[in-house]
Amino acid sequence: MTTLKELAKLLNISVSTVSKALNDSHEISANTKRRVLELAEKLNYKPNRIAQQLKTNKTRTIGVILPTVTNPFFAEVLHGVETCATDNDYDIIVCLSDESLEKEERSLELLSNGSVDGFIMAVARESQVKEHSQHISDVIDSKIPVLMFDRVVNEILCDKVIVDDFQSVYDATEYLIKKENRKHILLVSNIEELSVGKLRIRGYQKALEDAKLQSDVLKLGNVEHVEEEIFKYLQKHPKTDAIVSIDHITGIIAINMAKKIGKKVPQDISVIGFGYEHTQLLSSPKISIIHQKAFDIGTMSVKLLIDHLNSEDHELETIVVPSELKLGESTK
Amino acid sequence: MTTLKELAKLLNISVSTVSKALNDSHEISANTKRRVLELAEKLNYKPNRIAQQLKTNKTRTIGVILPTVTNPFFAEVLHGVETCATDNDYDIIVCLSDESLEKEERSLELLSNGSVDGFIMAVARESQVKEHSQHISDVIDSKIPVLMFDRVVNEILCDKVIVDDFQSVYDATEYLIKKENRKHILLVSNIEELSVGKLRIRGYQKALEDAKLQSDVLKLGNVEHVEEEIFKYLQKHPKTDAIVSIDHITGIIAINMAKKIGKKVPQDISVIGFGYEHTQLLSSPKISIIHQKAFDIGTMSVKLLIDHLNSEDHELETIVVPSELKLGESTK
DNA sequence: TTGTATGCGTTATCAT
DNA sequence: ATGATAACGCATACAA
Repeated sequence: MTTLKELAKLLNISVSTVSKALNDSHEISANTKRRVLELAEKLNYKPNRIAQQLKTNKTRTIGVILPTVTNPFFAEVLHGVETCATDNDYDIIVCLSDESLEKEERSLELLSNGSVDGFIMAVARESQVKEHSQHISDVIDSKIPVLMFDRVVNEILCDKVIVDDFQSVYDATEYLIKKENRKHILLVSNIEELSVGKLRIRGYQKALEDAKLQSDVLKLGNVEHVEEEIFKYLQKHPKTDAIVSIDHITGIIAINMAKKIGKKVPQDISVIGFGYEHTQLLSSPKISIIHQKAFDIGTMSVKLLIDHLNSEDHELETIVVPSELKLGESTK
Repeated sequence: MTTLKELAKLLNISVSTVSKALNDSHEISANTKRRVLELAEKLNYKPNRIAQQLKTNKTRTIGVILPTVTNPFFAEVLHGVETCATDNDYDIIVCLSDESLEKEERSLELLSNGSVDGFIMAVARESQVKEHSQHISDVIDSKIPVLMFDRVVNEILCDKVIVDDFQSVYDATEYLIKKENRKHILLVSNIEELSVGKLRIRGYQKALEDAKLQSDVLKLGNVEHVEEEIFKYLQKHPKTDAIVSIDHITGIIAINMAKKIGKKVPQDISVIGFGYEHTQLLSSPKISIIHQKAFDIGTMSVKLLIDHLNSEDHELETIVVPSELKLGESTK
């Protein structure tokens, strides 16, 4: 890699002159600037990013800690984060906690040594279940800003970008009740232990309560037996006329199982799930989804964090990103 | 952030003594070491990563450039990359080209300023279609190692980790012919313009050729009309008794359409697609998949690149990661 | 055993 | 208009 020193030597001028010339300082003559720029171009000089970072004590890098990236929600959030970061000349260092508390702790610890200016994170499943968040407070105490999205820790004061989990499921359930006159609505879930899962279930329950209908939650543990459990439930409860899934998997499976058991979708059973871009493509009939604006969540998180980084005394903010009910063909 | 200088001042000793003490140098007395370590612990001292990088001229950071991360294949590769990088004390900076040549160029350019020790990348769709790869050669010429995986440029000499695209599809097709006695096998695809797509199609064609059967390739352009096009094809070609999909979407859709048209899967029509962890979960009956070891591709890429970084004159290598045919219920 | 000096590449301040 | 010097935080060769 070419350095200022090399350029200076070749041109027989000082390093500081070269530096100023490249930064188009008014102190430098047009002629010298031209000579410097020409050689820099020729040797493909690029200022060393690490040296700049050391000098300015700013990395223009954001640490992004995700529980997983195989879940399309987090993948799409990452997409938004990357896009907005790039637009603002920030790099992102990505760590995956794999839903593990320990790996989450390690990642935060490891990047809290000047590697990043701030963090964007969604809390690992294990951290939420064990209600452990000291490691996150530690980072914030050390004056590195943290922004949490989607899965947040209420007790920690920091910027947050969250989804309208309660309201979106309430609305979807109400839709099934009022517009479709459904009476036996099942909720299926495999994320009931997450903060977002709890909120979504409550939204469903409140909607049924308000309509004086009975609720029923099918908590699906191991992902292996989801098909079987839904199938058995539908056999046992033939009156079921609608299903709400609060994740991006079990809704599609519910459609498949309803068809398998001989029900017509949506005539006999309506299905609404959570989902993203490609979810609807994979079911027949197309599933109706509560579409989380995952990309937007990513971009807004970056914007908010950068605001925080740029302003001296920044007021903490919590942004709620509304979801959108996208009807497919699995509802009437 | 606490620095060596601060520790030195507080302890009334020199910076270098502190540095050596923290690095457990034999030159330093046990007593001094203890005092230094205690204070460092107390003030939560962490060596500044940026300064270390400048000093050693190594970043221990890998630039990872992916076409997209919403495709589960790349998401899972990223998972493998992150895991292996972390295990080896490397960070990863992630850039998404969004399948765009221009963004790919920009990302490489931007990180070629000392930000990373090397790159792991899969080429953007546009770069492959336009056969443009000068920007990649430039990086390699500037002595930054590049490793390409999955979608590679044959003309560029660098480390590569690829999939047995031709062979895996040949084998799957042969399976349908020999074990299941299928005679009218359709191939569906929406990635025919990619290097990997071409190889997979050739594998299919060769298998049919060897069996003296006729081949038929349904190239699906716009993702919107995939359902419709497969449906129409099946109506027009009722003899179709097997379908091979070379991506992770159209196979599931093919199953849905086969069922919709009244065919039984797998009795009337067998379906084999590409896929990963959750793909099989989303279809009923479970789709048979050619399982690319995406996670392994990620880990092997990191290992190979790190080897390259650590050895002075490293011999370029190409690793082929074999796929695995995982039968679901969509074949007999 | 401890301390001093130097340099990594850049930029800002202060001479000349 | 140009150059010398210092500094960011760390590590190491060399003195003491």
